[in-house]
Amino acid sequence: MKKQKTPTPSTLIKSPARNCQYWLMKSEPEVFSIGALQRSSKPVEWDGVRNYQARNYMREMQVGDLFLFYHSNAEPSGVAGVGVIANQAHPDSSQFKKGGEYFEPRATAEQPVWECVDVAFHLRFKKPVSLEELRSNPKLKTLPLLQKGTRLSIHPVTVDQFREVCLMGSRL
DNA sequence: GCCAACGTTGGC
DNA sequence: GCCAACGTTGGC
Repeated sequence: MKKQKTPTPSTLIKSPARNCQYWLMKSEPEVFSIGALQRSSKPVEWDGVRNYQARNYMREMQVGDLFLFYHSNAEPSGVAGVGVIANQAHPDSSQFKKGGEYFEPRATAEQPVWECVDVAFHLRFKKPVSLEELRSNPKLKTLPLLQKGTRLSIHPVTVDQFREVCLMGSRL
């Protein structure tokens, strides 16, 4: 069997695979982490997002888009790796689970309220790029994550910002 | 655990 | 439509 070549941040930087968009998505690692994504044998629903702006960004995502996987409320908080969008936005199944944490009483099968994409593992940084490191990099001054008061759990990043974070993550 | 900042809810 | 009260996020 031919050995699958593992992507690394540097191969990513050198060959931006296709004309794709770049994103940042936050998750608390205790809820869902890059490690959990890495261990999953199939794409995972990025469920539980209950913010309209974040939902709208997920609607814009295309299969193959890459995202920085950010661990929030972590030690330390930071970008832990890269994931890839595996399926376009579809109704978030957690909104229909009565009694569940993410139940949405307004939602019906015909008119769901919340949507989400499915994601897959792409690569894990050798060492997570901490929030402190991100802040100290002048090239990332305009990264939405770092702006005062920004709590948005999903937002676009530019290709330059994406590459810069990958570069930081590929250094030991 | 604290609290700043933001989003949502609901009375009016 | 205004806005106070409340809930949530997420760094520290």
